[in-house]
Amino acid sequence: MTLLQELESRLAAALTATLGESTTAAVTAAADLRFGDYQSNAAMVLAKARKTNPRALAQEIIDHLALDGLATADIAGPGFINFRILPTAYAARTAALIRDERLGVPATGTGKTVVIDFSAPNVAKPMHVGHIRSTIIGDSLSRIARFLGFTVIADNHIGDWGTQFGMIIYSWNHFLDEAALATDPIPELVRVYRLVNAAAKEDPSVLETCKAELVKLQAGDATNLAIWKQCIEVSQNGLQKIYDRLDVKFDHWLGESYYNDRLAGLVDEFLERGIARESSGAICIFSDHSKPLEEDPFMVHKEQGWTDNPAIIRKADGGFLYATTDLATIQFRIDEWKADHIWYVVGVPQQLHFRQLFDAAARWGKTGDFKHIGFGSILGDDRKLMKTRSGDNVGLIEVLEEAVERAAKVIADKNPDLQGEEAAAIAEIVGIGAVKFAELSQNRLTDYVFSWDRMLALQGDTAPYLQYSHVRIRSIFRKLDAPFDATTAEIHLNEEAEIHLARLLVRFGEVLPTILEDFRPNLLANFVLELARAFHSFFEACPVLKADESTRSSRLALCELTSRTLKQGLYLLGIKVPDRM
RNA sequence: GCGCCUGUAGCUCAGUUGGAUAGAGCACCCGCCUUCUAAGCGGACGGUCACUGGUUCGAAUCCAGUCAGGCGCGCCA
Repeated sequence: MTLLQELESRLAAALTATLGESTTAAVTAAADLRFGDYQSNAAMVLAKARKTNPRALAQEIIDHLALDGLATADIAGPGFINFRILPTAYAARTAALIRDERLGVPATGTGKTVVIDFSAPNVAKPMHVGHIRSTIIGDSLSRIARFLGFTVIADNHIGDWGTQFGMIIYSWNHFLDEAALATDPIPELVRVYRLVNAAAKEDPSVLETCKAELVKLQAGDATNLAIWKQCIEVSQNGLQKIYDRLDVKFDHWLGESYYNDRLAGLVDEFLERGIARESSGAICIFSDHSKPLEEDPFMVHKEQGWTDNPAIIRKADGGFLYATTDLATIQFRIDEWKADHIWYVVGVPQQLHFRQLFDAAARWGKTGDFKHIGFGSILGDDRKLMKTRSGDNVGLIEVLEEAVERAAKVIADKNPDLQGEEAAAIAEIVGIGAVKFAELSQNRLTDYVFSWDRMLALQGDTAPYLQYSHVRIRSIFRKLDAPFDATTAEIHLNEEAEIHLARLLVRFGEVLPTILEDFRPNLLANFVLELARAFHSFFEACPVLKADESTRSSRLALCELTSRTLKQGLYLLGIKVPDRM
């Protein structure tokens, strides 16, 4: 049980005794340390309903509160009940955490299977900065869900089938340099893709040819299929290199093409069951009018008033769309993988699509907890959306390389003792970590303007700051003359810096489950920052190695627990920690 | 036209779902390396939470309206 749950349970007992009926209320971490460690506004809420004086009620509750050995409680302001945890209680808790592999984190997801759909780039196009959000947020959520006990299936639903392949095949037939493809394939793919885009803009007949190539491909034309296969393979190799560098792993890469042979049957089934019908030659899902107009994703208000806003699952020319593929994918994930939850980490502009998708899936009888985890857009300098098609975006690889280069410069400057491969390995960890943390420390819904300095900052609230605190801890243990067993150490907390460190260490298990309530890895980022700040203050204020034997042992144990918690927190954000930097 | 997202310190952003005197980092200013790594620590400065009303013990947070920016609304994904 976490400290917070312990307080809630004791408060519930006191409330029940005071009011004569079973009552519970929430306890939260205090907003400000001056008010103690935890607080509850139960008295104010309950007094309102009962029209009594909140402070008087709070006093009654406190009179019934049994906090022996754990905390003290008092009333403040309009009727808050503030809890101050006793240092001895923190000491006992931290000592127990050292012996707990889970660091106090409850396994709230046990027995549940979740499919997380993230990254999902289009093949034959390089990943640019716009892909970073889905990839990094999705990976972090996967790690967190796994640690909380969920069975996680990370699925990279790559865009390997669709309209763009008409253009790709055209470009292979007209522009491809085989030699360049053999030596360095990705830049060559980029080059020819840009050429065909430009050509199609100039000459509408090129676009027609592209469409014809697509129809041939979808009809199973052997030549086009061979081009398609080779293109996928080359692209996947290129993508894999980026994922390796980012330390992002998938359990499956089931792209759009995997669901091809299910689409025709799916459309037939929707027609038979009356969920979809023909309109202007296309097969569409319309509203079933079971919802109010304002909440209905298949209705939209335009100048003329409310009109249909259907999801098309088969074009007039017979082609299928991504709504079709996504429906087939939901069916597969539920039937084959027994998914209880499906989480899509996809930009917020697509939310209408997901509302329609989830609604249609429900009408089809596919039930589960489906969530669209949206995120804001990355904007260019003009505050406009970065365009996917223009090809002039900053590439993801370039960002990573620049990050590592900047980190290498700082290492050379700050710690010239580090040389060669060791320095390069640290630069990689620091640079990539900085990029990831810049993304994860922010609320996912916020749009932001891309900026090198912002994404690659190495000072202040950044990954290197966190990594540096770990390095400082390891440095203490390196200077230790004999091995230290933290599991048997006694912990005494006297200095304010020690107590504050313990306060945060105990909170790890409280913070982690809340992240999945609204899919906000930035809560974890905030937590590790606070923990690192607390450690740095402790490091300045409290000598470890030079302290007397009992204090030394207690502080070493605190350092050990801090090191593990920090490392685990960063691991869950997908960020590695070096031992030196 | 309708819908969704956003508007908080000079800049970049948090803000635990309605709580107490709104917080960090960057930048600027003042201190701290003969002691476990100064990528650090301590302090100062900095606010009409876009605006106007409303709801209540209490609002950056909820409701209504206004202004500004981004995005979406039938055969792309």
